[in-house]
Amino acid sequence: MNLYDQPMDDVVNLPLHQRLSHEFRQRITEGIWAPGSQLPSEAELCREFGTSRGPVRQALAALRSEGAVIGGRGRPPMVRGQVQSQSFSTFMSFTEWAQTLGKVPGQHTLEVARRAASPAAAAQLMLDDGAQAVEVFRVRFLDGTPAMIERTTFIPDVGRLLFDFDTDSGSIFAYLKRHGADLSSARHTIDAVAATDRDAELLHQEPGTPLLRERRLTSTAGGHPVEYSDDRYLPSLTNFTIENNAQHRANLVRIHTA
Amino acid sequence: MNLYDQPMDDVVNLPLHQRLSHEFRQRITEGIWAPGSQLPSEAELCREFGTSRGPVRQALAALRSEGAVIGGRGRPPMVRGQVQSQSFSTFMSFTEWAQTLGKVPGQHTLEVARRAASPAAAAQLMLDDGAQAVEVFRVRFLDGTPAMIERTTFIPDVGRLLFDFDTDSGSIFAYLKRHGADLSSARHTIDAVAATDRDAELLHQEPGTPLLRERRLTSTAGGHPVEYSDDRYLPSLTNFTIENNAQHRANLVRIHTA
DNA sequence: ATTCGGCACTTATACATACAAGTTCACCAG
DNA sequence: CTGGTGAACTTGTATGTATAAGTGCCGAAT
Repeated sequence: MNLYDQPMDDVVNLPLHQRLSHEFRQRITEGIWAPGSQLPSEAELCREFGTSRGPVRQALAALRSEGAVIGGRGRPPMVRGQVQSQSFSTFMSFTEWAQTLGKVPGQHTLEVARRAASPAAAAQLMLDDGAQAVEVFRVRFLDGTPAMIERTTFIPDVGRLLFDFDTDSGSIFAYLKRHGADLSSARHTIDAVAATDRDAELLHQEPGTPLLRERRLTSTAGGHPVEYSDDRYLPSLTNFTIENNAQHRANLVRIHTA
Repeated sequence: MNLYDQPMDDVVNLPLHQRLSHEFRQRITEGIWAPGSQLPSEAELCREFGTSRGPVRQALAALRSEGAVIGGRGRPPMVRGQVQSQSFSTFMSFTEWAQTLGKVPGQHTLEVARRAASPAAAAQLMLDDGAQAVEVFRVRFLDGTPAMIERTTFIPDVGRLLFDFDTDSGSIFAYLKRHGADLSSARHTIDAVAATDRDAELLHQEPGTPLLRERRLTSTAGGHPVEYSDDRYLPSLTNFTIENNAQHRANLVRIHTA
C-alpha cells in the first residue's frame, strides 16, 4: 500500500526535493529513521544524495511543517513520531483513504439528480439562485459498516460527467480527475450536528446522535468552486487530527459563527 | 487589534522573510492586494524591498501553504481571499482568539485540583499510572454566553505554576508562556460527542446535544508532552476550518478509530 | 571539582546565478 | 479572420557561496 501521491515508478519524474521528501518519509515509516532518533545532518544528506543543500532543506521543511520532524538551529533534526499526514488525494478520496487503512470501501448511491441547487450549495458554488446543479447522495461503508453520509453538489460542467459513471462503483474524485477535472484545493469546515431521522436510519443509529460534519468546498487552481459537499461521519469510527506549531503558522482556524 | 504574532514594533527584529510575510499578509487584510487581484511579480517585490528572490519566495510560500495565495509557474500569484489562518498563540488561546473577534472572553473556574491523572490524560502525557497531575475545569464564555467547556490536565512541573494564578482572570496559555513554559507544538483531534448531563447544564443545553470536541496534546519543542485538554464547543457558536491543496501536503488527517 | 570561554559543528538566513518550464500575447502567414 | 509560432515574461528548481546564530563539548583557569 502506498501512502504517497506517486507510485514508486513515477518518483523519478518528480523534482528532486519532492523525491527527497518522499524518500525521507519512507525512511521514517520504515523505521530506518526511528522516532526520537536524530537524523543525519544536512551536509551528510547532501553527500549521500549528491545534491546541494537547497533541495534537502526544502524536503526537510515539508516534513517540518507536517510536524514529523522537529529541531532547529544548532540542533540536529529529530524524528518526532510516525508521520501523520495524508496526500491531498488520499484526504479527498474516501475510497483511497479506506484502502490505505486496509479496509474495503463501499458505497450505496441513493440519488443522482440534476436539479436546482440548494440555497447553501448555490451560495458556496457562486451559482445564481435556482441555477441547475448535479447532486449526489451516497452512504459510504468501511468493511461493510456504514461510516459516512455524503451529500455532494457539483457545478453542471463537472456534474454532467457523472451521468456516465456508476456512482456505486467507487471514487468520484478519482473518476473526475481521470477525466481532466481540475480539483486542486479545498476548504473544509468541521462541526457537529445531530443526526436527522434519515441520517440515523442510514447509519443505523438513534435520531439525534452526534455526527461529525465536514463541509467541503473544492475549487480549481484558479479558485473557481467546483464541488460542495456535506459529509457526516460517525464519530465513533472517524475523527480528524491536525498538527500545529509555533514556527509554522497554523493552517487550522477556529471560527465563530454568528 | 493585531492578528499576528508580533507587534509592529518588534517586526524589525524578525528575519527578513518573516518580515516580508508579515507585510504581505497586512497588505491583503488591508485590501491593498484585493482578493482576486494578482499581486506583483517576484522580481518586482525584490526590487521594492531590495532583497534577493529567496526571502520573497519563502514569504510567498508561507502564504501559499495557508491557501491565501494561489498561482504557479508562469502564472502570476493571485490573492485567493481573506487570510484565514491564525498564529499559533491565537489558535491556542481562547482569550486571545475571542479578543481578535472583538468579543469579551470570560471564564468560570469550577475546579483546580492536584490529583491522580485520569487514565486518558496519563496515557497522553506519558505519566505513570496513578501519577499526580494538575487538572483545571472551566467554562468559557463569549460576551457572557457559555461557548465551551475545558477540562485540562497539566504535568506537575507546569501545573504547579497555576496555584499562584487566578484561573478566573484570563488566559492560562499566556500566563504559562510569561513564566517560561515551553508550549510550542500541539496535536489536535477533532470529533463530536453528546453532551453529558453536566455538560448540558453548564452550556444551557439539553443533555445529548451534539458538541464539537477538540482534544489537544501540547508539547515542548523537544516533543515532551505538557498539557492535555478536552475542550467541548457549542457547534452553533464555533467550528473549525482548514485549507488543503494539491501542492502542499495536507496537514489534516482523517483518522479511523478502531 | 567547578565554571567559564572558546572551538567545532550544526542549522538559519541571504544573495547571486543559471536554467527549466509554463503563460501570455503580439505578430505573421495562410 | 484564423491559427500557429515564438519572444518576453513569469515562476519552479538547483547550485554555490557567505555569514549569522545556536548547541554541545572539551579544556584551561579558577
